[in-house]
Amino acid sequence: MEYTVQKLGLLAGVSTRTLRYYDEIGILKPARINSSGYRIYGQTEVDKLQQILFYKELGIHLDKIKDIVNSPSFDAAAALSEHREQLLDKRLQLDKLIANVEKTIASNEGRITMKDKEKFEGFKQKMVQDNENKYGKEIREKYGDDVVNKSNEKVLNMTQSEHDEVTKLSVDLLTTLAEAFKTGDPAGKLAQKAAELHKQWLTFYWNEYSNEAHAGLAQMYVDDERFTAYYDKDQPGTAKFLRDAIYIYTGMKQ
Amino acid sequence: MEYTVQKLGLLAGVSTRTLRYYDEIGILKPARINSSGYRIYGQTEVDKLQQILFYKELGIHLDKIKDIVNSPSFDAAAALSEHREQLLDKRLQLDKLIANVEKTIASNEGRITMKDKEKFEGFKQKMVQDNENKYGKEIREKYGDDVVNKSNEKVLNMTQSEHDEVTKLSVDLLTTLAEAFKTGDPAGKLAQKAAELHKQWLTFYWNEYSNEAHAGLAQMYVDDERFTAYYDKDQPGTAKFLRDAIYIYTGMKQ
DNA sequence: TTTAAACCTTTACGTTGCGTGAAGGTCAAT
DNA sequence: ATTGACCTTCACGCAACGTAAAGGTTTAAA
Repeated sequence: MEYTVQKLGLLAGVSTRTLRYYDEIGILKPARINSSGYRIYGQTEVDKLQQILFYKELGIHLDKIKDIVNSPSFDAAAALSEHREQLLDKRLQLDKLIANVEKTIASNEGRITMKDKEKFEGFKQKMVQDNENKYGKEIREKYGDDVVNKSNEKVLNMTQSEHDEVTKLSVDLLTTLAEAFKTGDPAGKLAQKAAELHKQWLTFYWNEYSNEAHAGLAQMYVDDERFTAYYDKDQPGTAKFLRDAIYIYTGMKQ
Repeated sequence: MEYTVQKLGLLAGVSTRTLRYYDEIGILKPARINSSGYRIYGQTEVDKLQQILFYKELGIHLDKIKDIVNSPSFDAAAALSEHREQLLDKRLQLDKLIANVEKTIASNEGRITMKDKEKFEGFKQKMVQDNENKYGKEIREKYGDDVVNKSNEKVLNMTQSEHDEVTKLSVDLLTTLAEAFKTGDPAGKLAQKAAELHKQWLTFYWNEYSNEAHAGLAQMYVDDERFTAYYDKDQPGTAKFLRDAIYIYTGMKQ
């Protein structure tokens, strides 16, 4: 089946302007241009547009989507199952928001009381997600287009010994961090050693390292409950402590 | 509890820039300005910000949110239970998308086949929602700020006799439409009578009527599966037929 | 056959919701 | 008294299109 801009637009629920824009920025080129200069799309483009819309739904920026779907190593099947995971995540977040609104209603009716902080639960998660998206873009801008793809490759191509090493590193990090936390001084020797170990651990996953990126990740550890829970498991406040240590280590504040 | 920009920003997960912008456009003014010119927010503002974020989550534009939350007749409790409804709707839509991605995976693995149209299920619903938002904005721009609120009031304040009348109207509409559909001519007398009845029915819900708005709604009947299912129940194609009749009746095409 | 409606094209300016400096004042702690 | 983390007001930048404007193409009806 072949489609003109409007046909494809109607099919997919996007405007003709959007399709022209996607052509313009090189994210979705038509299969061919007919003799009158009309854009003609085919089966490949239909499937690609679907992928694009999935990524968009997940809040990914178009330039990032472009890199992903146009990458020669793009694996549509893998992308789809990741979409599934992410959409399920998104639903969990939505459930939090629904819980929030229901709690707020109960609170307004005087049935329960609610702290200010609780009133924004479910919103924050979204912010972390946005940061992750933005983050990927920044790396891309600073270090070129292939870094993010390479990052994934790096994990996949890790040998057994590398895997062992990284595991040992993360154990070292956790014990050092636990000891450092007891000193209470994020600028102290132990804390700075922990930050250093964290950097080493990080370089297993990133090809390029930068202070900003490191500091950014540290902040994420505090913002994202999953990470906070992981680091705070034994001693609450550890995630924050690690962040402060990294701030000092990298010389960054924000 | 009192908050400065950064405190409130951290609490709610928004940037300080956002809070200043919300002040600038008049959507969320601080409770007071202290002697140094700092913005100070109180309890009222915390709750209002929560409301704003709920509306934002639902994809409502800021100028519309402004109208809503600043309206003297704004009912926070009612708004919250509407948020709940909408969030539940949103979750249903997400479920559709998840079903879509799972079907696509199955299709790629050759376990099922999938029509192009099916590949975009779950996305389209969102488009309708966006149209509704845009739509409300257009009405607001054209007829002033109170029309949308009044529209809700109108439904709530309907007397029993009015309710009976509107019920009768919708029955008339359906029978006339069914007959008109058999003629196959949306410009014909019967079809135009149906369009007229539809207009009368509409004026029970809208205080202000316009050809554009009417035509817009007609298009929605075709785009939104819930409406299509309703009108096509006995004779498939009726929703489209009604749209065409309304296009002719109103003299609109798009 | 012509003519109107419904397509398509490119070009180009407008919009929303902020991000991101710059330049400078305020406050708390050392 | 100085440093660093706050705060302020401009003011420009940006993404992802929306929305004409001006004009060529296709289709179907008169």
